Order: sequence, then C-alpha cells, then structure tokens
Amino acid sequence: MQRKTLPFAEGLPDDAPKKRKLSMRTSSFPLSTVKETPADAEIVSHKLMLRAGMIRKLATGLYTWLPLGLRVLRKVENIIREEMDRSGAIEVLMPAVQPSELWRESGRWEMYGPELLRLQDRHGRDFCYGPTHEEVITDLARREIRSYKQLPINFYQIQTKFRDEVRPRFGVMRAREFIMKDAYSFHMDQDSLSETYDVMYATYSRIFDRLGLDYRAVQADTGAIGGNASHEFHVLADSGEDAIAFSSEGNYAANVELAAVTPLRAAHAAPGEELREVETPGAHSIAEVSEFLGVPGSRCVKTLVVQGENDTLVALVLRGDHELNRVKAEKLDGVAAPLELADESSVLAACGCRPGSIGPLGLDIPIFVDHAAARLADFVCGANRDGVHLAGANWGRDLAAVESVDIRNVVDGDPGPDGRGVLSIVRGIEVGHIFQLGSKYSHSMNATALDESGRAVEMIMGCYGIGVTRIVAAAIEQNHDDRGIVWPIPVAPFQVALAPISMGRSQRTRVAAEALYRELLAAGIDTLFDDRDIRPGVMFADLELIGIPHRVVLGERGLDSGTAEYKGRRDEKPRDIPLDELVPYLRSALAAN
RNA sequence: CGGGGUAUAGCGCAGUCUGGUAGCGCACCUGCUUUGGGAGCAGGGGGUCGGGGGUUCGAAUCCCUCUACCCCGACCA
Repeated sequence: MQRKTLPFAEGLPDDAPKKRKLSMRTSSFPLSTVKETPADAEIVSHKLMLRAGMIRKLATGLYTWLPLGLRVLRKVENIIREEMDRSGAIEVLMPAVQPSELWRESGRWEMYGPELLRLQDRHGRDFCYGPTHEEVITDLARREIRSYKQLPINFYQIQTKFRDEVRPRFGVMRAREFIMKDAYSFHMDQDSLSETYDVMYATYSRIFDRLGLDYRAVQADTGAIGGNASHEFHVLADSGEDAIAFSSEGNYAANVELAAVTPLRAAHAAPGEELREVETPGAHSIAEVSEFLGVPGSRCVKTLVVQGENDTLVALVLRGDHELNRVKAEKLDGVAAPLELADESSVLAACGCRPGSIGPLGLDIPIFVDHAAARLADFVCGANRDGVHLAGANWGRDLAAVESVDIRNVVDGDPGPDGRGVLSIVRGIEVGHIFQLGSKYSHSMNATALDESGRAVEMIMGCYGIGVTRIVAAAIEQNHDDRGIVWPIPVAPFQVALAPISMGRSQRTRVAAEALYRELLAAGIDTLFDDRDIRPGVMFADLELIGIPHRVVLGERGLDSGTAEYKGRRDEKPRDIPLDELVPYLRSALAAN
C-alpha cells in the first residue's frame, strides 16, 4: 500500500505563514460526493448539498458542515463581515447560552414559547440557548454605555443560534441550529436610528449584490419582536416559503403578510336575483360548493369563525377565492391573537351548523366583511344549516350593509398602492431582516445614557439579522442545473478545478499538471487540483456536481499542441487555451465574474 | 400537538401479506484488463433486520410496547 502524508504547508511561502492556504488537492480533501439522492431531501438545495458532500445530518434540524460546505459558508461570512465592518459596525461575540434573568426582565421568558430551548445548570438555574440576542446586547449596552458621546454604535456578531422550530425542514434552509449575523444599534434619538437603518439597508444591498444573488428588499411585518419600520431581504426562488407582492408601478414591494389591499371605490351592483335556499349535501369547501352549484368561487362567500377575546367568537367573511390574512385579522378589535379557528362544537353552538355551511345571514356574533366580499351582489353563502346554502344573497336587501375591512391576502392582479399599477406575486427566501426596535428593550431593561443636559434617557435601538447558513442553501436554489450546483464565483468553494486526464498513466500529464498547479498557487488562484487517479467521466461529474465555476483539463491531446482545455461551469463547449496564456485568461475570467 | 408513513450493510431498496435462519444495485477492499464523460471480469469484507417484550419447534415476517426519522397542517434569519 502506498503511504500517504499530509500535504503540510504546501503552497505557502515560508515567510508568509499567516496567509490562509486555499488551494487543495482532492487526494487530501475529502469530496464525499454521492450519486444517489438521499430519500428524505425535498428541495433542490438540500438534495445537492447532501450529494455534493457539503453537509451531513446529525439529527432533526442539526447538520455537520463538511469541508466543502464549510468553505462556502466561510466565504459568505467573510463578505458579510467585510461589509459590516465597512458600515462602521463593531464586531463582538456573545455567549450562546444565556441566563433566564435577562429574559424575565424583557418579559420574553414567558412570551417566547416552546421555540426557546431552555436548560438548567447543575445548580438548577434556568438558562436558554439563544435564539437571538436582544437581551444580552441590551444588558451589555446598559453597562458599557453611559454618555451620548458614545452613540450611535452598532454591535454585530456572527454566531450560532438555536430555535426549536415546530417543523424543521429543507436541510439547512430551516434548521434548528443555524448561523446568524445579528447586529444591534443604539441611539439617542429616532433621527439617528433612521440614519443607521438606512446605512444597514444599503449595507445589506451591497452584501447580497456581492454574493451574486437575485434578491429584493420588501416591506415586512414587525412580527413577534415588535417595533416600527422593517424590511425583509428575499432571495427570489420558486421554492421560497414567503410570498412577495410587487407593483408594476414604482418600487413598491411587500411581504404578502403585510401588503394592503386597495379597495375599489365603485359600489356593488344592484340585486338581480331572488334570495333562495339550495340543498348542497356533502359540499363543505368553497371548491365543492362552487362545483356543485356551477357558480365560480369569486361569486361565493366563505365565513370563517375564529376565537375572539374572552371566549367569544368572531365571524370573518371573505370572497370564496380569497385567502384570510392572519396578520391583518389579528389586528381587528375583538379578535384574539394568535388567530385560531373555532372548534366544531363551538361553531355548532353559535351558528347552528358545522363549519362548511356557515353564512353571515342571521349570525349572532360580530362579523367582519372583507372589502371584496362586501362588493358582491347575488352571491352564494352558507345558510347556517348543515347541507344548505343560500343563493342570490345581497348586502343591504338580505343582510345589513356593513362597513368592510381589509383581511385578505393580496392576489396577482390586485391594484397597486394608491391604485397605481398592478400587483404580482413571487416567491422568496427570507435571508435578511432589518427592524427599528425603538425602546422596546431599553425600556423593559432600563438601558439609558446621559444626554447633553445630564439627563438619563432610554436608548433607541435597531436590529439587523442575516441568515448566514440559509444563504448557502438559497444560493443553490437560485443557481443549479441538472448536473449540480453552479456557484456564483464569490461563494464558490474553489474558483478553479484543475482536472488532469489519466495522470497515473501519463508522466507528461503529471508533470504538466503539477507545474500548472504550482503556477496557480503562486498566482493566488483558489484551485482544486483533482489528482485522484480516476476515470475522467467520474472526475467531471464530481466537479460539476460541486459546482466549481472554472475547469481546466490537461491531457496528452492538448499537451501535443501546448494547450489546456478551459470550460466555464455554464458553458456549452470547452475551448483550448495555450498553456502560457492560461493564468492571465483565468484571471480575467474571474475578474469578469 | 393532530393526521399519514417509514425503520433491513455506508447510501438507495427488495424480502413481511403466505413464519423456515437475509438478498439486489451503488459505494468499499484485492487482483487482472481498461482509461477524454459516472468501465469490465473475478474474488472479498460488512447487517444482534430501530429497541424491548410476547406467540411459535422456529420470527425481518405474526401480536404488544417503546423510540427515532420522514411527509402534510397553525406569524421564522
């Protein structure tokens, strides 16, 4: 058996021990690729990350990053770190494990729920594994910052978080343990916060530009963390879990959770039909009712009964083809948050029928009607008797006319804000989120600084997150083909793959490949030298699967004419490049990005 | 937490209905041949069939129980 040794310090000049060694030989760098797709992977990025040997699952929502995956992760981190530093933010590193006292102070020990992983130490004291770090950073700030002269300041860290997700899935896309870049800024006043918020908006845009991703910034709900202004950054991909609404006019873009429906001004049409009862045995959903009666869903009305405050019930009325928007519904007076559908028995008690036949006519509970449902004439709705619906129903004539509200999700073709343009809906992966927190945490945790008159004032905060590990998956969702990953150059694990043909047989090829590898090392080009003695087909398939952007093939064939063969990962065909022009050629290809 | 499903070699699977002492492909190891798009032949290693209990002369297979994982549904970077 051939004895192997570790390639100690190969490619590193002795006088530059601090420079990170980047290039590698496959004989010492485990590729761990697999041909068959693991059975439990659903989306492309998860499948490819497993097949390419970037990650391995340890348990639900927990992944080991293999050497290849880690290289990508580090490149993403470095770009984020460079741009955060450039923005004036200051890096810190806070503990992953946090004492419960701080969370009790902010009130979130009770509020956060089961997503917070709680631990006890040997003395029985409560801790959690941090899902986020507002409490810790606010505690740090109230200890370290005393004067307005120290403000504004923006602290950030790149660190492992844990959220005990209800349903982790899609590999690293929604894992329980993940790496996040989180930043928290502190200010004396709102103007200063707004200024930093704008800087972070610009910084995030630079980061996602540099990562080579197709993304959009969208207006977002402020959610559980609370606060004022908020934008999410989404990588556009059909597999995304979020829906984003865009206007064809202007720059409007918002998460569908938040996107407001612009009500039409026109009044509803005059009644044309008589109100009548129709038997609808077995038809419960709008799809079933509309099919059974031959009436489109857009001429039906659905009535959802949800929990109100203090054990009451509230009815929400929507057009049949529309979806309820949770965020909007929870903001209605009398509706309980979090939104919860009423169970069957309480519906039966309140409406006299089971879900599936509820209608607004004659209901004895508070009713909210969506704008679109309120505009219908001669519509179909439940009759509040099992198996019976009403047709030809009209507001004003059959039911009291109501003030309508916005409680539905916007859909493709809805008017844009201010009635200008038309909305379209695309899918996105949320990779970044910026918030203006205001004084939520500085108030509950009493974080103050002295102003110019020596008075203690609560600091105002902003917070800014990026899902670092998620970006790796999102980049793959957006950049792949049927052969594997197609990395954007800035995050590719290696820039260039050097693939000699049958080096084990051809001494000439071996000598040329070793020489070229040294040349690439010297040129500082991040190269994977595939020195395994394997068949070319296997080698090419591996290199394409792991997505190296540039490939250089050396073989007897080309050496006869003094050329190497170059092929970009997206190119149809290879081209021959004279050996002595290769490094400059690669340099310009890398610069062109 | 509710509903559905799976657990057999490192990976992907068959075998379970109808009990008879475990197999296929890939990967791995050895040898020979091959060598510009996932090679061929020959040989080889590797599994307490998720755990526990039961039925039986005999259990991967039947019964009970536990556990883990996957998929579908309820404000997440």
